[in-house]
Formats: sequence, structure tokens, C-alpha cells
Amino acid sequence: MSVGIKEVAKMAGVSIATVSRALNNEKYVNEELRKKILDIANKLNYEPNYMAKSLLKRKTNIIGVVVSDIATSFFSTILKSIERCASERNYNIMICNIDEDLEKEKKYLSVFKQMCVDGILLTHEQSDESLVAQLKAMSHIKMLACSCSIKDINCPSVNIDDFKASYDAIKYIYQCGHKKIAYIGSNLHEYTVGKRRFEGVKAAFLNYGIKDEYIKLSSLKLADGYKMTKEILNEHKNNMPTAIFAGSDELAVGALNCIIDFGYKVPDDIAIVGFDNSMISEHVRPSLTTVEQPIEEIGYFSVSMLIDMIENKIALNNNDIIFPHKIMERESCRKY
Amino acid sequence: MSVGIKEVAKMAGVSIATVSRALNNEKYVNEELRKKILDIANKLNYEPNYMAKSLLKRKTNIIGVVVSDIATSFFSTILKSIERCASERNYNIMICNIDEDLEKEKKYLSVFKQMCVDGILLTHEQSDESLVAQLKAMSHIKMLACSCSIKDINCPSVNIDDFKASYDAIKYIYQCGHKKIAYIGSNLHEYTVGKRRFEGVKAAFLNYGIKDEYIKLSSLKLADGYKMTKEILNEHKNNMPTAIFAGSDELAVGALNCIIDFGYKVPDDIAIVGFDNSMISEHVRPSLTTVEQPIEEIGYFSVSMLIDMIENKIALNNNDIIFPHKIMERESCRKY
DNA sequence: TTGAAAGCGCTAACAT
DNA sequence: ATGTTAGCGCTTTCAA
Repeated sequence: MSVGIKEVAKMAGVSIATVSRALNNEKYVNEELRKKILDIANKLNYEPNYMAKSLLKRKTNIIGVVVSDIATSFFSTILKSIERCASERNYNIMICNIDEDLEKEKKYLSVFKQMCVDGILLTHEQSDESLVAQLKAMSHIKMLACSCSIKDINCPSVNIDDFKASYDAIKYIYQCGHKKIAYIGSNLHEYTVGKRRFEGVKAAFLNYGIKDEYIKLSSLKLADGYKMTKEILNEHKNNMPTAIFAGSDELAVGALNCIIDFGYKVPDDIAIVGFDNSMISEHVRPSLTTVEQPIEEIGYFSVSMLIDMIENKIALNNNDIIFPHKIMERESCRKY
Repeated sequence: MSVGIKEVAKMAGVSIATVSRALNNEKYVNEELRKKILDIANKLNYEPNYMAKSLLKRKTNIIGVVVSDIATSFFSTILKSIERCASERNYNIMICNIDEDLEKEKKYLSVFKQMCVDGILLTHEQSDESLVAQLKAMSHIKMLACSCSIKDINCPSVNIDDFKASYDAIKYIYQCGHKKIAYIGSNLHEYTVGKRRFEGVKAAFLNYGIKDEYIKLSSLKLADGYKMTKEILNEHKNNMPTAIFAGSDELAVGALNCIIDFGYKVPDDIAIVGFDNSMISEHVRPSLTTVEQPIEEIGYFSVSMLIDMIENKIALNNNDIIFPHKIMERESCRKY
């Protein structure tokens, strides 16, 4: 079928060892011979077999990536930068889209192990005991938590300070003149961004004397943003919030659509602030004021760091890398 | 490091062949012995090495997927269904995000070959001579073109009838009462959806006597939709189109934002019809009337068919599978 | 500078 | 029903 090192060797009249050496640019190969071998390899359209190489070298150049939901503005953006960095450094990514299905994640983690991936990048939003146990049993594989952190697992993580970011968002909204602020976010699984963002909101509420009368928790998905906002508007017809802070841009867009569908104006009747500064936040009208996190940098840097770990360029550690955040001011929230 | 079949064999006091048989559920293994072996394998946390298996069986269960731009509403959705189908059938996907970079695609195709992927799913928007040549040289690998078709390459494709779909869209807009219809779409690379959609528009224009005075071609990306619309609005201040048909939902959203930013109303001043019915079309306000193509079904079916080819469940062919389309009526276009 | 041969972890043909 | 052994395509000692 496809031509191997053997055919090249036969054609060149040398041993397979010499061909291997020539192809891998090792020294101790006669220069003319090397050229001849390369020529023949080219002519035969030879390409090395990664499987064989990997088996021997115990190095696959594959990185397994666990993603919550590819079809999301945030994750597809981060995934793109992950792929870019991997590609630049000659790694390939194998994707596991878990979509809330922890069993699927466990199955994939097992596949990653069997595939002998060089490293695993985790970006999921939740986990459970048995998943953590599985992760622990795989600790010989290099791992990195990107935009999340994993309990009890000894691996570095790359995040922003979600607590502080949420706190700052509420502070910003408060300073815009709002006192009646709603929060919609994701459920409180431990060690998730949703949890940390909610904690930041609570701290800010406390500090600025804001009552927590409009709080809804569900997922970070757009449809839930719509749903939660609808509930808030229905439950507080006579005492509506003047601003909504959403734990993700998707939620914020859901909220925006709901408010528009109710016939209210954003930001005049109700202001909205999102979280992520993902593409969708500039693609809606009014455009979303949001907490910017450097999504692409986080993805790119995470892979880069993971590969450094794989290639032993940096020591194993469990540092938490924190990227900066800031408020990105657009149209959906202004001075009140 | 990690435990292999050998350790299990030693611990069980049998040969590696027996272990292999027990693990692979082959017959001719004593039931008690099998249980004992499985037990030990479990206890040792044994997991088979895919690399070794693949090398021997010349079967990797990996599918290479070439995508134009992951961070796009259309592709991230189709990718999600691709991953779902692959996962269900125990295949893994390796992603190449080309992002207009044909050199990157060529590099990846070579990697796919070296990795001995079982099949390749192509979803790109353009190609050139040398890429086609490379694809031809790899014809022993099963391929399928999803939402595109590849010139001179002998592989099946899964699409909608883009020509007819565009034609129908113009017909619909015309029947809503519009005579001055703009079209914004992608450039005319041969064998791309952009080309076929434009042909459909031209045919409909001809049939309904619509002048082609507002036509702009660029890419299918949102930012270009904004740009092209801006050009049209600026160039025809005194004779504006009353409707815009966009070759993708992203373009349509770009157009929508531009029109809103200019201070016009959609659909009252200018109606918009998009293409794809991707998520974004229901997430903007006004929501987009658009040509629906069954994105998820197309992705799912494509992988399913590719795997059938890989597993020789269906004969090799170069059929063109056509999925149905329809007009999805929402808010951005109504009777005029 | 080159070749011969062992072996990565596993399956499968052959032998018992 | 179980064991022995060759070999998948390649790299890497060791020997020449």
C-alpha cells in the first residue's frame, strides 16, 4: 500500500538503518548518500509512519483537549487559539466535546491514555469524584487546566481572577448608578468559574449594600440566560432590576433578547453587563458591555505551557497563572 | 511506567497470547481464566496501547477533519455534530483549522497521512492545484467532502442544493414585494458553496427581472458582511436596496449591524435574508429570516457515511448526497 | 560511515 | 484451550 523505509532502502541499495539516519538528519551519514536517499524517498512519496515512531519513542505529539461545548462563542474561540499554538509547535489536537456528559469525558480520558497522548488540556465546567479519581490515576500524563481548576489534581492552571472580575463588574454597574442589580450565572459546582464569579458578586453586593433579590443560577448557555431573565421579569413586575450582570456573554445575549422581546429598552430600561468579551458581545445590538478576559491569549499560552511541560522545558508545578481582566465598555450599560 | 500485557500475563501466570485473547473477548478462553485475567488487568489498571494495536492492524480509528474556521457559528455547529457521531462510533477526531491558510492545510494533510488516519473529512471553502494534487496522491485514504465538493477528487460529498437554495431565497424576497435586492457573498473560487450560491442568485435575478446593481463579493465572515453593506449603503445613498440577501448568516448579521449603526430599521427600511440557519440567526434582534440547511444532520450524516466507507459497509463511490433546504421565516424580512 | 539485530506492545498464525 | 513466535515500521544499540 504505502511505501516504507524498507522500500527506500532497497531502492537505494543500503540498509534501513542508514535510511533512518539520513531521513532524521543524523550525523555520520555520507552527504552524497544522504542526498540520494532523500531523493529516492521523495520520488517514492515516502512519509514516515507516526504510529511506529510513537510506539518506539513513547511520544505521539498529540494533545487531548476536553471542551465543555464547542458550539459556544467562548470555547470555539479558545479552541481556535489552542489549535493555532499546537500547530505551530507541531502538535496535533484530539478533541473531546463533553457537553455536560461526564461519562463521555471519562470514556475519552481513557482513550487519551490508550492513545498515549503527550498531554491533556482540561477546560471543563464541572467534575465529580470518580472523574477526579480517574485523573489522579493518569497523573503520569502532563495536564493543564485552562479556564478552570481541578480539585486535588496536581497540575497548573491558567485563568483570570474570576472573583475579582465579578466584583469589579458589580462595582462598575454600581458606579453607573444602579442599586437594583440582578445576577444570572451558572450553578455552584466547586472549582468552576461559575462558583468563583458568584462569590465575587456576593462580596460586591455585601460591600455596596446591594440586596440579592434577583439571583438566578443555571448554566452559562444562552437559552438559560433567556429563561432566567424571563423568570426575573415575571417575578418582579412591580420592582424590576435596573441592571443585569450575566456570568457569560451567552447568558447576557439571552437576557438581552428576552428584554427586547418583552418590549423594554437596553440600556435605558435595563442595563446589561456580560462576561468574557467573546465575539458575540460585539455582534449584537446594542453591543455588550462586558468583562474582558484575554481568551485567545489564555488558550495560546495554556498550550504553550503544556508543551513546555511535555518537552521538559519547565519543571512540573501546580502554579496558578492569572491573566488580567478589564471592563470593556460598549452600549449595553451606561451612566444612569 | 504504564503496565502492559506482559505484566498482566506474568501476574496471571499465563502467556501474553492468552491475555490478549481474554481482553479481546475472543473464544477459546476458559471462562474462569478470562475472569481472573480481567480482574488482574483491572487491578493493575491496565489499558491497551493504541499505538501498538494500530501499527499492527493498520487501523487507527482517527478521522482527520479539515475546517475553514472553527470560531464560526456554522463550523462550530457542524463540528459538534461531527464529533458526536464519531464518538458514538468509537472514532476520534483530529482537527485542522485552516483559516484561509492553504499551506497549513497541506501540512496537516501530510500529518494525517503519517498518522495513518482512517479517513478525512473535508469542509473547506477553497483549494488550489497543488492541494488537489496532494489529495489525489492520498486517494488510498477514505475521504468525504462535507458542505463542499472537490474538483477531480473521487470522493462523495454531502451538501444541500446551494444553487436552488439561493434561487429560492431570491424568489422569496421577490415575492415579499422587493425589486431592489442586494447580494453579498463570498468570492468565486470554483467548487465552493459561494460560487454555487451566487449562480443561483444570478439565475433568479434573470428570471424575475431584477437588476444586479448591488452585488459585493468577499468572504463569508461577519466583518466582511459589515464592510460590504457599508459600501453598498454609501454607494447608493439615493437609490438604496430594499432587501439584502447574504450568502451566510454571519454576513447577514454583519449587514444587520451595519444597517442598525446607520440608523435604518430592519426589516422596515431594509429587509435581510441570511443563509444557514446557524445559531446566530436566532440570537440577534430582529431575528434573521434565513435559508435553513440541516447543519447538524449534514455533519452527523457525513461522518456516519465516511465511517461506513472505512468499515467497508458501503462501496466506494462519488455520489453527491443532497439534503433539503427551506426558508426559515423570522423577523428580518416580511411582506412589503 | 554503514549494517545487523533487538525491540517498542500488541495480534494472529501456527503449534501443541 | 493455551503457548510460541513472527512481525507491524521504525529507531537505536552494538559490531564491523
